Amino acid sequence: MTDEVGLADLLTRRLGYLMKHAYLRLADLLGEALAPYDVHPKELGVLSVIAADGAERSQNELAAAIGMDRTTMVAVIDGLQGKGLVERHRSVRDRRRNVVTLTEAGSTCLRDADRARVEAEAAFLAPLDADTAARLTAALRTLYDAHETGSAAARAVVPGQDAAVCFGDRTGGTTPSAKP
Amino acid sequence: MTDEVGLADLLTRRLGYLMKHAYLRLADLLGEALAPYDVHPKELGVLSVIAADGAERSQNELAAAIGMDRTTMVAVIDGLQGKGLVERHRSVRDRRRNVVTLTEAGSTCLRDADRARVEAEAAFLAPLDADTAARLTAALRTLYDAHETGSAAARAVVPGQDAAVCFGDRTGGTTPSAKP
DNA sequence: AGGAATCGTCAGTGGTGCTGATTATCAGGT
DNA sequence: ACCTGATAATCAGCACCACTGACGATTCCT
Repeated sequence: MTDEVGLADLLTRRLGYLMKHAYLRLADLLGEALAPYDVHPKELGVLSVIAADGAERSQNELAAAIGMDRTTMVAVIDGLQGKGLVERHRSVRDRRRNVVTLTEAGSTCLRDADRARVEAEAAFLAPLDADTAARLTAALRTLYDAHETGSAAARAVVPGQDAAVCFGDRTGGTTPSAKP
Repeated sequence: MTDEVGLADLLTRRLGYLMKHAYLRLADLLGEALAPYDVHPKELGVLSVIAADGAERSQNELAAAIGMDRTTMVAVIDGLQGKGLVERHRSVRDRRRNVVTLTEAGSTCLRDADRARVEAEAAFLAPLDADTAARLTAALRTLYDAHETGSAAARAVVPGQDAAVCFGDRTGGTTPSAKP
């Protein structure tokens, strides 16, 4: 029975294990923090992107910007629309496009929920002192930049714009790596 | 079009986004590195745990140790057994239990694949200097310890032993957080 | 001996994301 | 003007993963 210690050690020594678990914990915290506002972390991300730019964006561009699949974006916007947080309008310049805009309720929800998100992230990082937390995020961003720029081109749909991967909810990603 | 920059900024400022993406990248690297050995990261984790302790472990204990579901463990061991990497034996002391042991091929595979895993982790951390990388893993471990001990009790199945969550593969986790 | 508990197994479910086909719309060449 | 090709949104279907709940087989406790 002395192996338990070595076993736990073996686990926490694995970077993948640590990262997965840390991510899962954060995702759980985010989900709980956002639950009172009736939005999934994924939806909050979409709301943020919609609100972030003044120009009206099509669903496709939205999806590409977040790194979400277009077909998934349809469902997400369906949900947001059902909650009255966003509205779909047909673009007058290009009637193929659906321009998605925030409603007032959407703006309010985004503001409140995003504050909850920041608080949840702070709670997640609470065990770390400020300097360590800052270094952690900086290191993560370095890794993100270094690894993403290399492969972003493969999944970038909108040229001239870095694609990215889905927001921080705890959903699984399939991400086929090397399928012919 | 000046919004693109602000958009990417908005993304990389989100901790959840950074963590998810970093984790996904690492998981992809692991999957690719392990592909030549025909093992999933998840399977490598199971192999490691089996090999880690001298005592023979039942599937249930294996699952509890890794934080994997018992029913999932069945499928994983099925796969490993199909590849000839592990063997199931009925315990003579308790014939309910299946004792899982590594075959010679399993030992070889584990040794080689685990080396590949270490290399993949190193490649993932390559953009960081040694000190930063060490701080990152230390911070992750701190977060892991702080957050896990609080909620581990809820999912610990085997008493006296810290449960943990699945290994570093890029599969999704459902992890019901607060279901009555 | 008999009831409670444990182990392994399997079928079913929910949730996620992706592929492929469909419809509507725009842009370009002739 | 017309046909061709490309793009936007949508929908149905598939694949994957993990979990829930049930079931026989076996063991432990009283």
